[in-house]
Order: sequence, then structure tokens, then C-alpha cells
Amino acid sequence: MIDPQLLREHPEVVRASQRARGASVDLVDGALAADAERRAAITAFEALRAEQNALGKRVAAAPKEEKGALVAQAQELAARVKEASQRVNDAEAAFAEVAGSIPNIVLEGVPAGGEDDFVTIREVGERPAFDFEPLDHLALGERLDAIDMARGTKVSGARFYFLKGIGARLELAIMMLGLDRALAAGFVPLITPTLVKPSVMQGTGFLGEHADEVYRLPDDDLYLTGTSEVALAGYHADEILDLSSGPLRYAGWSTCYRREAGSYGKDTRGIIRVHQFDKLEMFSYVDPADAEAEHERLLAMQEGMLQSLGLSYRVIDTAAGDLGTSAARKFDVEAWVPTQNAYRELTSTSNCTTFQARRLAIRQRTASGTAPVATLNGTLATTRWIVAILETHQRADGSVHVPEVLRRYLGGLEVLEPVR
RNA sequence: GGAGACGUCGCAUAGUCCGGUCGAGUGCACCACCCUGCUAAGGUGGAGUCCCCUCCGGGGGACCGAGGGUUCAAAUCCCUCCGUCUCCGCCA
Repeated sequence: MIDPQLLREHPEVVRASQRARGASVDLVDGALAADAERRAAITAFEALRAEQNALGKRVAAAPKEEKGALVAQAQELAARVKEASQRVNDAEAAFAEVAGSIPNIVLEGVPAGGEDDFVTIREVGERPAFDFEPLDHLALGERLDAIDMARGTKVSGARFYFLKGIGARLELAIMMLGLDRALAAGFVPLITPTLVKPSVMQGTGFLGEHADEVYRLPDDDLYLTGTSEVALAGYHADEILDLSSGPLRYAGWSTCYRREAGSYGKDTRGIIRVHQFDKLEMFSYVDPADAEAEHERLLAMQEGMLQSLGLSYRVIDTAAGDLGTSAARKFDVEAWVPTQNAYRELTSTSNCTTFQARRLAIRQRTASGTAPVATLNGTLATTRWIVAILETHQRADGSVHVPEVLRRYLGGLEVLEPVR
């Protein structure tokens, strides 16, 4: 939910944001009208209600002989109050509907446009060069007996897989490395629920235009989360936080589920795009004034991970039209994937400013009362990284060099040897 | 899955049977001031959240788990849902 006060006082800011996203500008005028109508309805209702409350007191105090007349009067008033109350409900619902469909205001400096209009902030690390024909991650994974797509498909269908042996260990190693870094940086680890209520899924902004990406369990009215961001944001819903001693930072470890609707035929080979994977997600609750600095901090954590793993990557500032509903700015870190001759997203970090917090009623105490906090999230480790690690560190004989930082999580293993 | 008990202002509770004097008492914790040489104790006052209007002094409305209903009037009566606890059953 955008700030209704901003909408009212500076609608041009909201319009500009919508324009940058390539979203509806008319929506802003609709929201303004709905807001005016809503407030008029509230004022009308409250005047009637005040009258009814006053009359109620007179009825209670009146002597018997006057009660009959007063009650008759109150009956008539009660009917009008009921009507007015209904109008308030309708107007509030209408406003919530239209205002709720406006995505977060994009931050100053975010490139306008769609998916291809991102701005590259920097490229880091040498792209690997091979004096042999490099194998893709699946070929490598199969030789290492680390990835079993065929059986994943047999058991669960397309885009499912088994991580086996060193593959399973490699994922855990990546995740543990991330967890240790998170702990060192003061993040509190949380293993989160992956099924959440509609209100939480709605509050985090995942039921907007991308609702068909989300698995739903209709019998139980629950959603499977595509990232622990959902549970991490819901964690403090309806709470007033104390951020006086600094941000609240969490590292959420969970399995993630995505329907990948509309991606038929894309990335069908290997584990690049799958229905289920594991992820360690950073999540910060901060004072809105500190949000941009925190965003840089999360990005630095991500880059630190990829650098340690010896991956070549670039950082992009995602264009407005490619931002999620809740994000005001998003940086993706994309690693070079040799066999695809392309950068592929390994991490994503979003500054949601106060948008999620407003929807989920997460506030902090300020000198003048309470105010929504800012929320930020970012990937710290995930299954997909196996792709870039295997491909980047492969050698001519099909073995894979293990980055130094992962060895302590793999019993000191320096090389992954092919088993077939 | 079955039976029962319960859900009130940060915490703990009173109020619910018998609807209006209850947005709501008490204790603890909290804040300000006062007082006793310090501490402990004591006294006085204050304090919740959300929303609307405002000549920015203030005025008004909503909120007793959530949502409906009955009624002139609901914390209080009725219904549905959610949650907690106890017992029984079942279960990876």
C-alpha cells in the first residue's frame, strides 16, 4: 500500500512512478476520487453516529413516560446510521481495491522501462576461459552424480530434481557459508514456515499481477511461499517495533516453491528454473531514513559471497517495469554462466521502503507517534548457485575445483571427482 | 476427528449470568512531578491503537480475538470463523 498522504498531497509523484513502470496512470485519479469519497462517507457516518450516541444516553436516562417517544425517534435514526455505515464500508473497500492495486513508488534514479532497460552498475571478476569445451552444469552434475533430473521428473514432474551425494552436500555448504556470514553480520537465523495465510501473502505483495506464480492449497486456504521473504515480512505483522538500537535483521532459511507459469520452454535443462529450491534470505526492518544504506549493505553481503566463490558477475539496477509490486528499487547480481554465454541472476535484493510494512501494519514508535518501517530483502545463498559454481570451476577431466571457502563445509574436499 | 473451557487496554485480572450509569475498574510495569538524607516505600497526575474534521486551541468516530445478527442501545444476548488450553480418538 502506498502512502495515502503522498497520494493526496503529491499525486504527481505517484503518476511519475506509474509512468516509469509502464503501469496505469489513470489509476492514480481513480484512487484520488475513491479517497475523497471514502472520507466524505466517514464524515457523514460519524456525524450521525455522534447524534445516535447522544440520543442513546437520553433514552437511558429518560423517565418512563418519555421513553416511548424517544425510542421511536432513535429507531428512525438507527436506520440512517446503518445506511451510512454501509456506505463507509463500500467506500473503504473501493478505495482499498484501487489504491491497493498501485505498486510501490519507484525511487529516484531507478531506470524507467521494462526488463531490458536495466542499468549495469558494475562487472566484477574475470570470466572463466577454458582451453576445452566446457560442459553445462547438468552434464557436470550428472558426471558427479550430484544432480538427478530424470528421477525428479519421474517422482514429481517437470522442473523437479534430486540433489544427490556431493550435489546435496554442495547445496548445504553454500547455505552454511551464507548462514555463517549472516551470523557474523548480526542477522538472526530463522527457519520459516513455507505455508502462509492469504493475508500474509497479500501483504507482501505477491498476489498482484504475478499471483499465478504462487502455489495455493484451496482446501486449507494457504499459500506455498516462493521465498522466505513472505514469512519474514509476516513475522512482525501487526507489531510496533523498537528500532532505537538499530535495524532488526533476519536470515530466513527455507524451501521455496514457484509455479513458473508462463515460462514454458524456458530454461528446461537443469536446475536453473525449477519449482522447488532452497534459499537463505536476508531480511531487514529499518527506519525508512536508513533504507537505502541498508540496501547497499545487503548488496555488499551478496557480492562478498559471489567473490568468495570465485564467480564472475555483474550488478544491475533493475528497471522500474521489472520491479515487483512491493519493490521501490531492486539490484540483481548475475553470475556469468559460461555455457550460456550469459549472465544469470543469482541474487536479488529489493528495497520495499514502507510499502510492505504499511500493508502488514508493521510500525515503529517515533517522537510523534507511530510510523511504518521500511523492509528490505535479499538472497544470500540458493540452489541455483550450483549452476555457476560447477560451470565456472570445471576442469578438462570433468572434475570441479572447490572454492576455498566451501571446503570447511565439505570435509576439506578440494576437488569434486566425476564418478562416471 | 469428538467433548469441554477460555479469548478484555504492555503483563495479570474484574466486568459478561440480570444490555444503557463501561472505552471499561484493580494490581504490576511505564512516564512526569512531589515527598522521605540514599535505597526501598509513599503521594499526585499521565499514558493505547486506528480513522475523520480542524479557524491547530481542539472536536468527533471506531476498537473488549475476527466477522455477522438481534436491539433505540452490545464487552455483556445469538450465529459463524480463528486461536489457546484440557480430555478422548487417530497419525508419518
